[in-house]
Amino acid sequence: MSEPIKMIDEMFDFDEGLTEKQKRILAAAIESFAEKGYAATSTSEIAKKAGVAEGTIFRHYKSKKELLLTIVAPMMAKLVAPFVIKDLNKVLNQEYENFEEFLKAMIENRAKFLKNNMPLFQILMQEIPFQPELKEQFKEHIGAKVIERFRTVVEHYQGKGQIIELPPFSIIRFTVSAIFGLLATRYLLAPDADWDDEEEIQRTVQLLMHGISVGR
Amino acid sequence: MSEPIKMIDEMFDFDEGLTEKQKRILAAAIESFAEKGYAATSTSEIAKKAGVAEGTIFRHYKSKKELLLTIVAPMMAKLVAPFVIKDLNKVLNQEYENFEEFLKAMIENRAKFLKNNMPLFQILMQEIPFQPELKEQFKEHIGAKVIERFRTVVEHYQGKGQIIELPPFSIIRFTVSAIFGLLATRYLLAPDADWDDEEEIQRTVQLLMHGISVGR
Amino acid sequence: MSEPIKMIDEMFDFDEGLTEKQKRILAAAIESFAEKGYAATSTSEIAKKAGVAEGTIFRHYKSKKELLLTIVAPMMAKLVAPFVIKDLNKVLNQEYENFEEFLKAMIENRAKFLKNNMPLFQILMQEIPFQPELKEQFKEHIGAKVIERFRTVVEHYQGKGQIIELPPFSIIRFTVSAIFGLLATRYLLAPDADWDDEEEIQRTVQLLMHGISVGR
Amino acid sequence: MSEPIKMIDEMFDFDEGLTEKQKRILAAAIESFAEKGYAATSTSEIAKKAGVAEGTIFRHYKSKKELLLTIVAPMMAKLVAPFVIKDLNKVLNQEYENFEEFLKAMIENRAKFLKNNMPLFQILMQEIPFQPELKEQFKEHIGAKVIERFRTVVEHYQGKGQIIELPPFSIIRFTVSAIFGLLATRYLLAPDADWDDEEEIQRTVQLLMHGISVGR
DNA sequence: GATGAATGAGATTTCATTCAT
DNA sequence: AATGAATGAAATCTCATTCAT
Repeated sequence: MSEPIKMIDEMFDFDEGLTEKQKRILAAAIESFAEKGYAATSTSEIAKKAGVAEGTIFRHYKSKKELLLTIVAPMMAKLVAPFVIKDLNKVLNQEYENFEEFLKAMIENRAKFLKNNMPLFQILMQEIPFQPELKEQFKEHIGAKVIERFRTVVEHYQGKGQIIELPPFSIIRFTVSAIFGLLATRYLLAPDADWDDEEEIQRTVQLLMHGISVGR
Repeated sequence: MSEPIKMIDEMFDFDEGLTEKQKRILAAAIESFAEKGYAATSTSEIAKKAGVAEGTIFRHYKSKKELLLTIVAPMMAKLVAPFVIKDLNKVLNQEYENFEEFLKAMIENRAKFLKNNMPLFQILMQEIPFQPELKEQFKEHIGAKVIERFRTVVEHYQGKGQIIELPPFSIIRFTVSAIFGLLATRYLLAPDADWDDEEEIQRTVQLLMHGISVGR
Repeated sequence: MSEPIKMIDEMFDFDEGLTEKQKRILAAAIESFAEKGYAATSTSEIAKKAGVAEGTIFRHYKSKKELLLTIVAPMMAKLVAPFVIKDLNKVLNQEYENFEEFLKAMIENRAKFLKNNMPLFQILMQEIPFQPELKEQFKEHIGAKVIERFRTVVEHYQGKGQIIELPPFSIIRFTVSAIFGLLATRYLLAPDADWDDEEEIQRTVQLLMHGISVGR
Repeated sequence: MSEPIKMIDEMFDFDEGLTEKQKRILAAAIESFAEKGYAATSTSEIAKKAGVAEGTIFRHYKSKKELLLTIVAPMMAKLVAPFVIKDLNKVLNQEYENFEEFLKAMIENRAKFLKNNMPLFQILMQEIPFQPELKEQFKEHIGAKVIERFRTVVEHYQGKGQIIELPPFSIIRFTVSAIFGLLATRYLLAPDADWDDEEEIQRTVQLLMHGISVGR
């Protein structure tokens, strides 16, 4: 249990006002939601796992739904944080010589992040389709901001003649799919398999850059 | 409502013994499960939507869970059908001259299939993580069979010198990610966007084959 | 318990579709609401008293509030029924020679009605201030219709020179107060006292007509 | 909020030891109890409205019930105060020449009182049927004392030949009904209507004295 | 086969009250 | 005195499932 609580601190660090019990509630909720899904997790179960009275949950969160949103909303923000202006400037300011390096850095960064926050990410993925609030936030954050920023990057490297001249949106979709597919396989589908993470990331970048056909 | 029922017929055609009411129950369940999730859908809701009495559902399906499995199990089979021996032989028997053509054909085929069965696919995706029976079936079908077959294909074209010499599993993951990403974006994330399906598939295949870097 | 159930039949006679259990629920709810008030009565208490499972209540009434309204709404209608056009015409068609006779008949009629429906009347009185829906209905029925009709009667007898020429509304208020005071005292405040009902109604009519001062 | 607090001071003046917070609690409780009823008002609601912590309420009042009684008990005493010996003697000592003047004075006095204490009066009316302690106090004060005193007055004026020779209890009931009906209509049913209070009281007294029939 | 009333276990939520600070 | 986190009992409500008709 001490592990999730540490993660809680990272994730909710801005909320310094968290009681010890509140943290235990969050940790328990995250664990259960990830394991059985939001709808199939009962608040009494969470209370028991957290070692608090059921009423205590509702003293801090008006409803079970609010508990879910409290858990999942900051995750969404952090997930796309590297795409906010500040971080992004590193790219545009030539911090990365070419798109390949940029890709590799980004994948490594997000892989580390997901590794530390798998349960939260699972909950997010599972619940987005069913919670209109989340869908809304997702569209706003990902759809509007991230894609926009990503496009800037792609166009930047297209301008430098490093990336093929296809519609940026197609390139983004293709790139994100490869990354997402890598991470999902690594952490969700086959977390127990033998992985050489470095190597697999390297291969993915290579495939992204040059495709699967035998080059010439 | 008549649309889903037609789909029901396609999907459950082998079960010719389906009553009109049974079809209505299946259609209603599919619609609700896809929209709100299995756990958040009540049987009484399904009954109302199907226009039958609550008890009638349980006359045909021993439990709510059985109803879910009835719905989702054939979907899984059909989803991977093209990878069973018979169809696959077409590939190996040179039906497709090169991997690129094979890819294109496969994507088009599966895209059509998903288009006709989106709600079922959604339910499958949502519930696999939570239903051990499904997880089991999925591993067996996809993990065991499909990957195995796909590997055969990859190795086949590697042997012909058309595909790069990386571990087949990495190539499969990369390829499947691109396809899955395309279809998910097309049918789940942005079903209402303006799409030139032909074109987008063409681009995806091109990217898969040659990557995003400016080739030479 | 058989007594309230008979009353239920009278009150809800139009709803022929009432299950035996539904009737028992209504009877139990009426008894408890009257005795302890709506807010202080729990649904589990009602279920126990009615001898049904708690869920059964909610199968028939979506919420506790709906149960209350189901009980109380028809009461309101019946309470003011004698003032609907048809009955009222008897008055205007000289069925009653003078206002005194009209008054006496009306009081006797409503007294009998209340006697048979005391608990319902109590609930109505108690809950009107707190339930906006009831307040609304009350205003519509009493405020709009009854007062209007009553005014017609008063003006009718004013025209015949039998009633003093004061504003009808003041006369109505005064008359209704006297009647309401009589009935409330008789059935709510001192139901166990020794009453000669005939006589007391007679006295009330006399006081209404001639006041308390020594006439001349 | 300052208004109710002023009223608190009037009502609870004898309890000089009231903290600012205590006053705020009382004011909040009165407001909520009157509006939603005792049972439907939560202590946390009162605390919020009063701007104090939940625990603070229980520091001053052992329980929610005690808070109610604290509020309502003095109201009952004040409501019937004019009927205690001292005030009553004014009547018997010919302070009022005739019953009519007495009536008018009394109505005016009680009307003013109610006007200043409507919420308290409402609470009293609503809760008497459900709180045995209140019922008891009410019977003792009203039933025993007030009626007794009122009977003395009535018999006094009957002796002087000013009031008709009917059973005093009937006369009291009739008179009180008229007064209560006037005040309830004025302050509860239609507080927003256009009222000429003077005039309406005058009319009520007239009707009480001479009835509604055309006198001779 | 079909119905829908009934169930009872359990889910979410409320709330008066206590208590450590 | 005051706070407000915590409690746990109880309240309202939901729902998969059964069963008599």
